[in-house]
Amino acid sequence: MKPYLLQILKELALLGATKNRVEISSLELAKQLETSQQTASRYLLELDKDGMITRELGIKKQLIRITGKGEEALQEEYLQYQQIFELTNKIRFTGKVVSGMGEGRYYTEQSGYADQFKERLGFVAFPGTLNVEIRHIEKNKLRLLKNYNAIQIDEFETDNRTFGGVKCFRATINNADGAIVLPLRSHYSNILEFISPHFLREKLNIKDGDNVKIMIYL
Amino acid sequence: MKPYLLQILKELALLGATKNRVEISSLELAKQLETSQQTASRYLLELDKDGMITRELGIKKQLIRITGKGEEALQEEYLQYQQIFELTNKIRFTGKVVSGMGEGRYYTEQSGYADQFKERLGFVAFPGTLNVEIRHIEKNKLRLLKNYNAIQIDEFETDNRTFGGVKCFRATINNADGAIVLPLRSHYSNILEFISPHFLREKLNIKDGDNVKIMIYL
DNA sequence: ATTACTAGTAAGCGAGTAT
DNA sequence: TATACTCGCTTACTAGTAA
Repeated sequence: MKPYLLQILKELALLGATKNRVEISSLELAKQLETSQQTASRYLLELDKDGMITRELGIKKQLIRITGKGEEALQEEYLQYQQIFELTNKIRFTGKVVSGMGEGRYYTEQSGYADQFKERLGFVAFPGTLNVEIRHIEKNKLRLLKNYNAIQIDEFETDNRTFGGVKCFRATINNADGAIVLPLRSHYSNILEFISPHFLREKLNIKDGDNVKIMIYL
Repeated sequence: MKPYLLQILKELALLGATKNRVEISSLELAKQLETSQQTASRYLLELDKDGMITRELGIKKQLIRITGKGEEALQEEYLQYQQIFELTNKIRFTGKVVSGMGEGRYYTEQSGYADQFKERLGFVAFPGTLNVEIRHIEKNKLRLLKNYNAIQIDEFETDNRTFGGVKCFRATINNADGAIVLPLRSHYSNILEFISPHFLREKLNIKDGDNVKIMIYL
């Protein structure tokens, strides 16, 4: 979302457009934003096109209301500010369950990892990872995570190859305990890998595509 | 402040730059922002020029820290999001001081009103009201206000005429205590009438046309 | 490696104006 | 009154590259 559009959306929200339809003309909005009527009009068109607001054009003015999508964008922004100013010890993600390519199982079964999980996380990880695709909008939170101190799992070697270090954070998924695993050397990903002492798909009765809630403890 | 610069400042804050110096190269920043190294470099130059960050350029990378001014800008933004999403007990208005037609004084000096002000608001109102013209756009917020429970001032009669009931909300104007008065029977107006135990024009050293900040407590 | 200048291109803005 | 189009001007972006 373009930064200037987010600002406009915020202004509309401050006028109450998340809760009610707000009656406002493009000229009034322009005055509020200290810009031209034409630009204000364009802002509204863009926000509408992006699905952030709905508009009802009357003969005079227009009734504007922020959509669910628009409110979500604002919520996300708000969360980031909370993260900045509040001393938070947890980060919340929502996402949906996806299938990996069986790699998770391969890795978690390496004793080099498994032993460290047991020692540093205090549980024996069920073979495999539960992969959760987070919404693109939440990638900022993921990045944030990478800067926090984590439970470190060291790299190790076998006869065949080297396995890289990973970072872990204690976490819950739909209130079930476990941890998320972040490869130290990884490109940007929108997948969270969750390990747990339990077979989560069964325990939580979840399948691919289901929405889940992940809480990460810092 | 330009919207895109605010976004960058927020990103730096998320990296911890409000609390510590953060070591980051323009290229790294560029990757996080999904933009070019040149643009990231320009962002940092602009933020520096605006006094939002301080930079220590080393031979490699640079140490960046958000200044007090920068943090203030973020705080202001955070406040606005709180206003949007929290069950707030206050509403903010900005507006400018205007002169009424002396009516305020006539009304506030009626003992029927003055006695009730003293009883229900806890102060003896200085004769007259300070009138603040709110920006037209904020009339939407004013409309919200009319739905909240207010301190009620009852109508009364004198030998000559009837004086209508009014609603009051405790409020501050530029941090000075008082209340705003909304006539029960009134057309929509973009004027807020402020009463206070003090002579506000003198106490706050304000005159017609000055911008003031009003906080209304619900 | 790094920052940041220059220059050409793309995006955003607002005056004029059609509707 | 409104909204929103066109179009010339300004601002922002990035490739190339110097330092």
